[in-house]
Amino acid sequence: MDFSPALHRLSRLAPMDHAAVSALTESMGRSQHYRPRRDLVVEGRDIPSPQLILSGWAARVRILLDGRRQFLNFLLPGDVVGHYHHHSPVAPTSVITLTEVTTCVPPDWGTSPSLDEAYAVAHALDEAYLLAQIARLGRMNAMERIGDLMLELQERLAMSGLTQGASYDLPITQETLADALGLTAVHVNRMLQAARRAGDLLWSSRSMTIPDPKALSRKVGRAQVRVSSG
Amino acid sequence: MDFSPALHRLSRLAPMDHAAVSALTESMGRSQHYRPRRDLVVEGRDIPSPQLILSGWAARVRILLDGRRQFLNFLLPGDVVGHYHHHSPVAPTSVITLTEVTTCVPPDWGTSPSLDEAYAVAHALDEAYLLAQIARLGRMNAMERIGDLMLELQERLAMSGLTQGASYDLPITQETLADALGLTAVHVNRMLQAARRAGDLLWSSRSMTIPDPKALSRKVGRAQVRVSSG
DNA sequence: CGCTAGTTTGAGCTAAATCAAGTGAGGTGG
DNA sequence: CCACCTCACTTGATTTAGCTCAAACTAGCG
Repeated sequence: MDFSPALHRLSRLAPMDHAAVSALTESMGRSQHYRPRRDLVVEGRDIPSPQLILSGWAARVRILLDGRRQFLNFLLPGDVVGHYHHHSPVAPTSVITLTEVTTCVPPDWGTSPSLDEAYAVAHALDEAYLLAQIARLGRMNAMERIGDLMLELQERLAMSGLTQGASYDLPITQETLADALGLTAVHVNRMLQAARRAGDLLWSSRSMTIPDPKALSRKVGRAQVRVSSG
Repeated sequence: MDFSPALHRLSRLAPMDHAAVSALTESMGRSQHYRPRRDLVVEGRDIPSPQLILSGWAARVRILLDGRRQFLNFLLPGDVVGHYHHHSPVAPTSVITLTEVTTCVPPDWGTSPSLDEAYAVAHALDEAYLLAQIARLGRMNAMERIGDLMLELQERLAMSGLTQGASYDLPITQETLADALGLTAVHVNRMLQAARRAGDLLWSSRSMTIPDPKALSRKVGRAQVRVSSG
């Protein structure tokens, strides 16, 4: 199994020194595997320990009393779950796997300055993606939401080297996408067809292609998420 | 001017030791004042320094290219803006004042263990409110969004001692509320009238009253945000 | 070969948006 | 103290984006 995407991403967030790389590879030795649709973290329960996603997709989720489901954000390789640096011992939301997922327990804070830096930047990015999600759900229409999210995923996966040119692997169902975008699966389906007809998004057999990201960004009125560190 | 609400809230997040209280009162001596509709932080600009809200309301906001506006969260007395503990020197969103606002630069991290604790818990709560906002916008209808947000504000203001029984001061316009809830002002107006008719929410002359919070919580399918520390 | 999970299509329906025209209250200046 | 202006709120009529329900269709898989 190749765990380089996670390493790739952390190195991009902050250049990894030797201590960081060796601590990380050591951690990755003790990896955990999960099947799809398993709970990684359960809301309200004690958080076991932070987990670094090595491969596969997971998501934070909130379920309303009547069963309505909202995915709060996606967790991709290189993302850290449950890094509540210090306090607040209780998980504020559940995390479930969307695909087969491999994780490991990442090295503690303080292991290496560059790793700490990467953790901090990762956390700042996490928050930026939450803010983007709020703007998406609050003020964008269905078409814009889809385009905007696909662009965000493209950017994020690019950071872990998980894109192939203008394409990336999108291993989720339209139903899942709908629950992330605050829409119904039926409507997502129709909008995806429209996006394909417009030449904005090509999605088939798990592969998402964005022929012209700049044009799409412009079309959905998208602002960039900066990756600045330091 | 009475700045006790902020102090009240921080003390509730973590019991303040003597060092913390004196550092805070000292900071509050050098307070800044802002008029309504002023920028506290501008997106993309360098962050000057963190600010502790002492009085008044502010909000993080994102504006789309065509002018659509989404408030990401409200900032109330006792909230800290721009505490990007370590890195990421660029503001990810703008912050604007909604009312007259007084702020001060809070004591640095490390000034007192109990203050650090309070900052950490405040930050965790911040994130919890962002998640709540996502679920609200993604999966609740207009009536539920309004009820849920009004309950959240009640809870938050209670932490700073800014509630009077079942009521609190709500110094914003319906337009502002609409931009926080991803709705139009016209629709918010109609839903507020319906809520009043149903006896769920009474809002007049800036005073919001929730006659039966438990019933309303049940009605909107609301989950509690925990304030656990430690 | 037949399940099952996912996608697609069609036909209404409805919550919320849009557009447009009031009303009302506070604040200012003449 | 009144006239006027502005900003917020209210109301009505109409439109529409997205939902709901229900029934195919498709593809992988044991």
